[in-house]
Amino acid sequence: MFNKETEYALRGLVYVRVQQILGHKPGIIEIATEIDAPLFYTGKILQRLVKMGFLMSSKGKGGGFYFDLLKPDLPLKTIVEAIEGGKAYSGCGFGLKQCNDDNPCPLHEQYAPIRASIDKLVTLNTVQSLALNYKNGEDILLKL
Amino acid sequence: MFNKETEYALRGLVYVRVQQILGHKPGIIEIATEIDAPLFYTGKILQRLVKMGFLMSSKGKGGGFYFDLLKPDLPLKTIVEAIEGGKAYSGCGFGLKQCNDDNPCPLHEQYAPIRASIDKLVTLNTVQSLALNYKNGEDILLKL
DNA sequence: ATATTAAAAGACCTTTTGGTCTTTTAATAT
DNA sequence: ATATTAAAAGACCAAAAGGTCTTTTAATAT
Repeated sequence: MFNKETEYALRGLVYVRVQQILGHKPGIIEIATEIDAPLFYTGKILQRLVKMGFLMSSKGKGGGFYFDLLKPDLPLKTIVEAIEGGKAYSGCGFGLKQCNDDNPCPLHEQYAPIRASIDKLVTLNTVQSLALNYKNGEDILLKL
Repeated sequence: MFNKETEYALRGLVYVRVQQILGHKPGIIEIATEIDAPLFYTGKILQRLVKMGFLMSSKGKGGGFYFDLLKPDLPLKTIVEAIEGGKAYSGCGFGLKQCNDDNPCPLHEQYAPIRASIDKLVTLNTVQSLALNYKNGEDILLKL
């Protein structure tokens, strides 16, 4: 569904948010270990997320990653588009630019509703909502 | 949804099948032009499909690509799996190996039905069924 | 037989994705 | 002040995806 970078970003963000709920500010080493992602790569990805304004960080002792609680919830779609580009999972199944409702490719009629479901999924779910589910013990994040 | 190679393969296969219905055996140049794909790359992909037994070809004058009509219809899933590998669109949205119904990641409940729809889509649709839709004027293939 | 046609084979290249590692900067605690 | 801690910056590398091009092989038509 998503590429590796997006996967690590989503897992990392949700992990940070869960920890924030628990009153903890995790660092790169903890995050990468807990979400089972490559250490340096995860660091680079989190850095990018900070630079893009999705996440906050502080240096030095007691430092780590956290969210600005004043900001609105972060839909997955925002992150995915920031990482994979705006056209992610919005294209035609056959790769045709001209494909649309009036001019459907052979898969269009069946694929369009699926694409719409995906769009809904990433639009409605936010890092915060997923973190709450996780915190409530409903879901796993990793490291079972 | 699919990667480029798969897209070109699907478009090419459907195009060949449509032409076969029309009593024509197209060559690489025609196919690549009509499906709007890179010439040499398309050639290489068709070659692979022939080697994998999904498609037939003949060399020399009057040569080109065609299907063995005795073989059963070719589900898209077969092609996608041959090109992208068996685990295409079967994984967890979060990239977790341990994710399943009993042990769901935060996205699992919502993503699982979407994944199932995709599986149904590629299982039920075949190169032949799509070619028929196209031939009936219901769909576009490309080159509008 | 040979010239022509068209696919097969395979070398090669570029871009993107995924990943590693070292150095620098900034914060905090002593 | 300075030692320590931890993120930021950025150089570097490997694999995969995507794509180009030339040469070889096989079929057909003359």
